[in-house]
Amino acid sequence: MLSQSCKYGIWAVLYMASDPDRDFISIREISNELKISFHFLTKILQSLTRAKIIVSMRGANGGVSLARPAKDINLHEIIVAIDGDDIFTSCVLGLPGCGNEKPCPLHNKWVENREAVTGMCENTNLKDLALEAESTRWLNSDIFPGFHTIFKS
Amino acid sequence: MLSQSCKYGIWAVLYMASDPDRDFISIREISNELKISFHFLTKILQSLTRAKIIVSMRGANGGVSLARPAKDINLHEIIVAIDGDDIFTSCVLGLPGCGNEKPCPLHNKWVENREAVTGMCENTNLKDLALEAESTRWLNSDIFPGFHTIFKS
DNA sequence: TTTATTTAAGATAAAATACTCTTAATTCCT
DNA sequence: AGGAATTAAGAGTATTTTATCTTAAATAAA
Repeated sequence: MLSQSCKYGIWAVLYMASDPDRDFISIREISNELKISFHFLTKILQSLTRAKIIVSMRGANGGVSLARPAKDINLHEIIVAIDGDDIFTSCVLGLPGCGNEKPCPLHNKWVENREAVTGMCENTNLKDLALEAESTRWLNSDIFPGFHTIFKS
Repeated sequence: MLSQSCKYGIWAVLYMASDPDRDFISIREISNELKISFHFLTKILQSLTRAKIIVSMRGANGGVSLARPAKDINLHEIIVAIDGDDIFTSCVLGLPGCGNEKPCPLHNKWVENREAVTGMCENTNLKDLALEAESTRWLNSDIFPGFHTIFKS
């Protein structure tokens, strides 16, 4: 469904959103905490920078930071920035020419599901995700040992 | 979403389902009509044979045929036979350990969509798809020029 | 202004996926 | 029995995705 790059990208912005008071966070810190290859993550975050979802600053004390309040960043734009909008637009069966005008045998049924997923992604903002992560203590776990330290409560 | 192999596999069984009166259809014919590499398709169909969704017969006049009436074959089992059930079971965000007991920040929302998709796949049988293809004249098109010839009406 | 820190960008490598080719095994037809 | 047709299986190639490594550019602090 989502590429590995996209998943990592979402992990990273979720990490950034988890403490709104911090400004620039180094990619090194994120890659360490989430156990993602530093250089690989750097490339992924460059896509998000170009899409103006995050901003970056080089040099000492540099890093990355959300370009807007987490509440104003939704899942849909993050996914599109990294993976493109194929999953939200293309034919499930990969049939050439399929669309509303010329629906493939599964098109109409699929569009319902696709629109539900699209809607969910558009209506889910980063702030919600971060709060959810906090309330379920998701990050307070043994999977990302250092992650919980960034929570305030 | 679905691998290319899986899409080709679905195309092929849809082709087979489109004329219930034929018995064995050669993979060569299917690959020609649907413009899929013969050897590649052969491998894909072997997965479906192992999964007992189709049966095959070697030798002259051999080929492949649905193992059951199209009405008794659903989309879900075809997908699982080729791609496995990951898309129906795994965490969208790829977070290790995510599940009902320990939901990731997106789990609950995602499960709704996932179950809708799963339900749709389980409730969609090959006969329905073939009828839909016929009624929308999907295959009566310029994309698969030879395909329409297999329809009776 | 020099040095350390940090992202940007490009080259390379490894792994997974998609596709091709060759040979073997099976079945039918003559 | 022999030959043609056809799927099975495995090896090989190509492309894409994932991951790593190296160098360049920018920024801040000493």
